[in-house]
Order: sequence, then C-alpha cells, then structure tokens
Amino acid sequence: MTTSHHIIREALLGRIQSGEWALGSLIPGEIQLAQEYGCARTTVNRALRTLAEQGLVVRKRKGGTRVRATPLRQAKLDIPIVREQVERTGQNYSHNLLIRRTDLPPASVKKRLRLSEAKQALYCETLHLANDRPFAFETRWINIDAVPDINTAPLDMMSVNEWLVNSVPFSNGDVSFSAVNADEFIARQMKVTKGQALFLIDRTTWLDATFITTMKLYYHKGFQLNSVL
Amino acid sequence: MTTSHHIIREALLGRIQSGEWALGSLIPGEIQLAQEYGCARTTVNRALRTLAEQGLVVRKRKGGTRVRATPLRQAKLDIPIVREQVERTGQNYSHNLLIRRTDLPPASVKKRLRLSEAKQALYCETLHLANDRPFAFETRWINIDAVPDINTAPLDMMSVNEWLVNSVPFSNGDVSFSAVNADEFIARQMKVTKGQALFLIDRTTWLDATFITTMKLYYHKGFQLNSVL
DNA sequence: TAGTGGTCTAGACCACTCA
DNA sequence: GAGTGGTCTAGACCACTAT
Repeated sequence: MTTSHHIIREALLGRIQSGEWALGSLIPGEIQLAQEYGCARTTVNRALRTLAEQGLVVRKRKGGTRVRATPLRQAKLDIPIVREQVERTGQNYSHNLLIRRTDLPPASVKKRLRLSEAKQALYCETLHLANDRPFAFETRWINIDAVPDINTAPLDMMSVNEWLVNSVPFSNGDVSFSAVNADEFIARQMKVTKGQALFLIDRTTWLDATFITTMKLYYHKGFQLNSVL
Repeated sequence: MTTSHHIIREALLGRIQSGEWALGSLIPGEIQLAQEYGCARTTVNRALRTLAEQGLVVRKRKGGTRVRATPLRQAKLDIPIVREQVERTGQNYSHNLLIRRTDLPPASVKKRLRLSEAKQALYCETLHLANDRPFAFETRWINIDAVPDINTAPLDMMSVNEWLVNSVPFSNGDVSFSAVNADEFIARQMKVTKGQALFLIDRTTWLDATFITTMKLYYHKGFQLNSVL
C-alpha cells in the first residue's frame, strides 16, 4: 500500500494539473482538506509541505496556500565524484596529477577563498581519464590552513577530489555551469581541437566560515549533465 | 525561536562534519537520539528524514541510519522562464518568433515525443532578447494533439515558452545541460562567431503519459547557470 | 485580532529487512 | 523473529500576517 500523504499529494497535484485550482488561486485550508480526505491535518500538512518544497504551491500563515502564479521548475542534480561518474559508465578510471605546487593564488581566487594578502595556497592540476582517454581536466586551489593534512596526502594514489571528499566530507558550496571554448592549453590536455566547446563546472566549497577549495572542471566533448524535473 | 527539528538537524550535521560519526558508520537510532535531545521521536525522525533527502545519510528499516559512504552532493537549480531570467537582471525582455510551421518532425523528435509515423507537429524558432540583444535561441517541437489551442495562440504577443507554461503549468520532464559550438545558423541568430561555445539546455516535458514538447535553448556567450550545494 | 500554517508530542501500528 | 524506520492520529500551542 502506498502511503497516505503520498496519495493525498498526488490527488492535490491532480487538481492543480487539471486546472481545478488555477494558477495563483487560493486552495482550501488544511483543516478543510483533512475533512475532505478523511485524515488528520498533519497528513495534509505533509502533502502540502512537499508540494511547497517542489515549488508548486506557496504557503503563508494566515494567507493560506496558493498555486504558484509562475510555475517554478526545480531540477535536482547529483554532482558525483568524477571517479564514480566514469565507473558508472562501465569504463576504467584513472587520473594523472600533472601539477602540485604551493603558490600565490591569483586575485580572483584569493577573493573567493577569502585568503589574506600574502597567503600561499596549494594548486593542483589533474587529468581524469576514462579507459585512458581524457574525461575531464581539473584545476584547483586549496586553502592549506583548512586542510593541513593535504601536504602529506598520497595524491598520486587518490585524486585530490577524492581525498578532499574523504577528509572534509560534507561541506557547503556553490556551483555554476557554463560553456567555454577550449584554449590551447586545455585543448592539448583534453586532446581536442582548440576552440572545442567544453562543459565547465566551477565549484567552491567551504565548511562553516572556512573556505576549503575552489575548482574548475572541464568535461570532455559531448558531455551531458542530466536531470529530472 | 528556531524550530526544534531544525536545531536537531544542525546538531546531527555537526556530528557528521566533525567526524564523530565517520563516513559509512551507523548512527544511533531514533529512539536513542530522541532521549538524548529530550524530544519526541517524530522530531528526530523529521531531522533525519531531511538529512536523508539531502543525501547526507542513508536510512533503512531495521538496518538503521548510516552516514553516506560516498558523499552525494545534490544541487537544486531553478529553471525559470526566459523572460524572468532576463527581467531579473534588470534588462528589458522581448522576443521574435522566427518560424512557426507544422511539419513532419525528424525521427529523433518523433521518437522522443512518441508520435506516430505520419503525424505532423508544430515547429517554432524563437529568439529571446535582452535589451534588444540576443539572449537565447530556442527551437521547439510541440505535440499539437496535446495542446490543440496552440493553433490559435497569439505567439507574437507571448512566447511559446510562456504560453505553454500557462496552459500546461505543471508537467513532468527531463532536462540535460551541455556545451556546443555554435554552427553557422545559430551563430547568425545569436550574433556570435561560428564555433562560439554556447550553453545548451535540452528539455522534454509531458503530462502523465502525453508528451507535450521538446526544446533546445542555446544561451548567449558567457551564460552561467548557478546553484547552491 | 483572528485565521492560517508550522511544529511538537505521545502513542500506535505497520513494513521492511537483518540476523 | 525482532528491531528499525515510515507513517498516521489527535490534540495542542505558537508564529506570523492579512484584514
């Protein structure tokens, strides 16, 4: 048996999709719906809360619940570790750590990681391979103060990505997606022609107020990021 | 006062982030945690359920709750109507409907929309403008049977995008993001040089089992899609 | 000020699944 | 079979906000 708040959520969704409750209109209160469906208010509450999380309705105390005037679509997408991304396609994963040095980061990175002026940071370049073919190219700056252990990490065995994930598992962050033309350097790394359009993920993560790392990941030609609405 | 399930969720998160509960380890049961925090089991349940939705823990009946072995990061991103995307940046939105014709769709579209063999569909090309400069170029196939009213829709006044959103507000769908080089045709529309890397959103939507539309949206040079982890 | 959603509680039963 | 999470209920109080 499917659970009741599930059933009620689908029923409510149906009344929205069918047009019974128009865009922007007020729908009945929790108590009334509970009577209508013969269940506790808590159950209706959960169904409506879920719909609100999905962006289908907007709820306000005293104001009641309204169907969203301009439907908001939210895509949920997983951002996996590159290794898993590769292995999920049945290919063999490997990686090359091309560069690993401490250096003064450029101003843009310094600002992003909120590093003080003369502070050095760790810079790494990694090429991720799938069946020995370039899969993604990664450039990354790391705040050494945040993860001092990285100085002794065996980054040839485990990618920086994975090492960080295991030492600072659940950080916060922001991420942006865009398209860029491969410059000469990246084209050489990824073995594509210069100018090839590549999918770029730019990601910065921190733990509480401490900035950990910022990374750019250039994916191979034809890469797609999929999601469900 | 911040609510209790909120507080408990943060507390639990802290114990994960601090390493007290290692990756993959079993954490105490709901009853024990409820005693520990002096609240009802329901409250702990809600906190843990939220963490599970966020991908931080995995829950199994009888198996208990475990910290995810390989942290899964989920990005939630809003897919707005192009008009709102433009207007949110303070620019003026307009659009040109370049093409509108019924035609036999190519096999790939036919397959996607699950149209029968000789079925015609509506094809539209729209250029979205921000302050009269190209913002995004849209190609779209529409299943006429699903939305017959579209034949009489004033698509010069309202973009196809918006019209569909208002007639079929809450459909299901899938979406993919990728990077492509502008071909000669798209380059001319978007006023960029051929080969320019463009961010592409490819989206198909349906209502229950009825396929509505499939669309490709090529964004202007430098476009970024942002999200929070 | 009154009405609506937000949340907590205590207790209960059930479904799943590990041992 | 037993233990864990999944859920429902009935009642309660509170916070916000529209009027």
